[in-house]
Amino acid sequence: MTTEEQILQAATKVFTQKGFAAARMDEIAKEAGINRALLHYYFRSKDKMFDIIFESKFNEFFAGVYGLLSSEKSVLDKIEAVVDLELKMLTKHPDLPIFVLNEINVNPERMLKRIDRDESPISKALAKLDAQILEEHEKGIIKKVSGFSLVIAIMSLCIYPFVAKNIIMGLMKMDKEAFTQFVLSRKQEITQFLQNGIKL
Amino acid sequence: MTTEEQILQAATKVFTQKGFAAARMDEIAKEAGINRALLHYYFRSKDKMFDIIFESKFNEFFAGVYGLLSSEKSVLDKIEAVVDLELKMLTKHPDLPIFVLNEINVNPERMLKRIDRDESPISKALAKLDAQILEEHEKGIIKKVSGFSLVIAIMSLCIYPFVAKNIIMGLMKMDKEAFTQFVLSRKQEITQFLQNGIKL
DNA sequence: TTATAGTTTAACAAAATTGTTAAATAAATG
DNA sequence: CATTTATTTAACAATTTTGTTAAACTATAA
Repeated sequence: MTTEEQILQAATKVFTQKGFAAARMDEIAKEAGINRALLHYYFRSKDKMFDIIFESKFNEFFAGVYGLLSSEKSVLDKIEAVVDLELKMLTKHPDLPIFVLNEINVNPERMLKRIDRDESPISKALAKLDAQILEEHEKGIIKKVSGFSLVIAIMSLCIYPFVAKNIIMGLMKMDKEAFTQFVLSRKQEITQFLQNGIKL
Repeated sequence: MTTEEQILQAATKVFTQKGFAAARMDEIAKEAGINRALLHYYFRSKDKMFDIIFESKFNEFFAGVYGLLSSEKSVLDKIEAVVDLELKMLTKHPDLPIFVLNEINVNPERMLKRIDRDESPISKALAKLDAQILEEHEKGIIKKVSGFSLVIAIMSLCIYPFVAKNIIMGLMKMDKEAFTQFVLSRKQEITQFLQNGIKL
């Protein structure tokens, strides 16, 4: 692994754990096994480093949604596929959602620039989903629900436990292992729950 | 309103919007219409001010859960009552969940001290809920589900949209009004969704 | 080997931020 | 009115953090 990659990896760890404001260049350097001077040698400033990392994490966070809306599956199958994809992603990167969501919350203007500039492919994809839902509704398969509302429901059920991870672990006296197990044990439950919710 | 209250109100606004690390004493002072010296005159340090506010917001955040678990309603009615309560609370304090959850995420040890010391009344309440679910299940009313899993589902569906508020608003080009309307329009949907999910 | 790029060290500059202090002033209270 | 309490001002100390720099050193590649 190149030094640049080591630094980015360390910075990702520290930024996603602490957030931009609480992250320290010193800690990133230590985590990367180098010194502060070299951090600035590769990336001029904390801001620039953060921008790179946030951009990447933001995309990672949204990858699931794009996947959901663009595939060729039936609505019911899409639900299953997305829950599966999201939970896999989340167990790998449990700190991702709270990091992305909080940075956006603290500084929406700065963090959401990218949404305007690419004309929101998501809203187009959502329109498509709505059309598909209508289609399947007329075939008598599912209820007539809002695609957006459905997507929010899926995301809520998958993501929220990770956002509240530490509270849950604290309350239920779980360790990391137990938490992952808990989340995965709900996979089928969530999927069926969502599917039954829109089945006719 | 006393000066102390003014300061706390201003501090609450700034802390919940920016989080501890990004919050500035200066901004709090300006928001309260006073100067920094007076901030320290009332509350010795940023840390102490934050502790007071976090404690209060933490309790506010959990009030809903306690309400849910302790009432005398049937499980199905509890679902409706809690969704109602949560959504009311959240439209009033939309920044509350991401603030509390993020601070806990950034610093779990410090923020979760309070959980150990009061012997977690929630876990007792959850045990009670499980008993109630079993009871109603044997009467043929509802499925045999985990009370904890149910509570997580309720919280997920209510809270997540607020955690992702700015993304949603950005993507769907909503303003605050539209967002509130959107969230409230889902109230019945969520309630029925949850109820149907456990009905026999 | 020589030049180049990568890296460390250590000191330091610059900026931002928190916290303190003393003196002056305003407001409230007995 | 006199005294206490609240508040402002303004300066400043202390600390933390970011960013810079020069010099030395190491490794690598031409």
